[in-house]
Amino acid sequence: MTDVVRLLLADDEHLIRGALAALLSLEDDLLVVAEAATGPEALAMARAHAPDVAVLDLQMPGADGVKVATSLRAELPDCRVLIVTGHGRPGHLKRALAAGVRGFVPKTVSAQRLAEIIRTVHAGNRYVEPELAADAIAAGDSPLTSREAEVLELAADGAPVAEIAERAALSQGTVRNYLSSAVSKLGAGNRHAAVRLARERGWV
Amino acid sequence: MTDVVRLLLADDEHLIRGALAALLSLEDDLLVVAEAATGPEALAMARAHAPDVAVLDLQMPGADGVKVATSLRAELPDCRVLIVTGHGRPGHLKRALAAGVRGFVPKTVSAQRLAEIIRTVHAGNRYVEPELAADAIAAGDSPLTSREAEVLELAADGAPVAEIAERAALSQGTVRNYLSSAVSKLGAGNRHAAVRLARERGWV
DNA sequence: GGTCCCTTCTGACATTTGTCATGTCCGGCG
DNA sequence: CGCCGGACATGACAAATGTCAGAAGGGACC
Repeated sequence: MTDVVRLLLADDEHLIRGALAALLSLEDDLLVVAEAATGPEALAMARAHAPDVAVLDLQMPGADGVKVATSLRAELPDCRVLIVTGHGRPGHLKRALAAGVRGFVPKTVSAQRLAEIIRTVHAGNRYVEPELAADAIAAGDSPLTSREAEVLELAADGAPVAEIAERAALSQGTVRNYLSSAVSKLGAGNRHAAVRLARERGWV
Repeated sequence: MTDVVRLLLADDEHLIRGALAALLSLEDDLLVVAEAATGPEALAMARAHAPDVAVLDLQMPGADGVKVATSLRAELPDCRVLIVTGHGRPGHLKRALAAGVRGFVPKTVSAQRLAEIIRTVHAGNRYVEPELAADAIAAGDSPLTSREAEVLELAADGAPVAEIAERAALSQGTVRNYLSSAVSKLGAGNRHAAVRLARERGWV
């Protein structure tokens, strides 16, 4: 069988991307065929090179790893996606899996392990770092309704209720009700603390 | 002359650290003598190995790069410090330079350039990524008094005024005055937006 | 010594919030 | 069909927040 795995690397940090490319290239069966620094660029590169596995950073300018994964799923169903992330928020893992991502690992793993995981994913299996999986299970599902989450997101930059209401095309009273219920569901003291909590858990 | 530069690498992301170590080791005149994943660990390693140059990530558990740099300055004055960071907030650069850091670069540079910069720093020169320097100059100095900054920081997690007052040992009225002046100085709509702005500019 | 500015406080006020009760409308489910 | 929960609204009240004026002490600088 043709054993060589063709890789796409996407990470906005050139230093990391280059270093990673160099390290992974040391493995005989791994070949980096494309690199990208942004979400859209990753997509374009994937179209052009049709890699076997796409290794995506979760946080990139333009479109985050999960969004890219969703697009890839549709356009290149044979391309397996592996997400690499600095800080692993539980909710992100869930969204990533829902987007058809096959692997999810923090940047704290060694290059050796990453290479192994790439092979695992390429073989059609899934791999999720156990610790992240445990966090995700512990954090559970988001208790917020989609509307509550939406309003909370609009509240994220400290905007007053009036502005949120306008941007969400809702009445101020409704916004306050959603905010209020979100705050109580999250056990926060006010909406700003609620935003923080939801962020930490990847629910926004 | 003994040309080899002895390096300490500190970054909490094993993947990056390992990759960086591998890449920098390819250079004949660079030698990685120690690695660390946390601030305190970096300090301990530096004491044990007395490297020529310490390459520190800005964000690490335990103590951030700037704090480590400050300690190093005192304990190992001959050790040059180079800070590497993902997101370069203007204020961080200023704090870093004040702490005696000799170099400040974003992770978007290539390994080649990093190697060159390490040599530059080792030679006793300073190096700051021009783009970051421009940002820092554009952002200017923090207009906040130390007290305002302190109170703003305590407000960062959405705590109510009463709690901030208690933690800062101030009266609630004073806290509200500081908050109010900070908000107006930053041109924000409320203190939460002010926290966001101050964060972006590295003023907290 | 006078003049700023920072720190700290108080009190009062308008505005913004968080909370609650209550109501309508709609879609899904047994 | 009847019930329930979610989306959406209103109105009212209490609490938190933002704003202002004023005042006192202290350090820095001319």
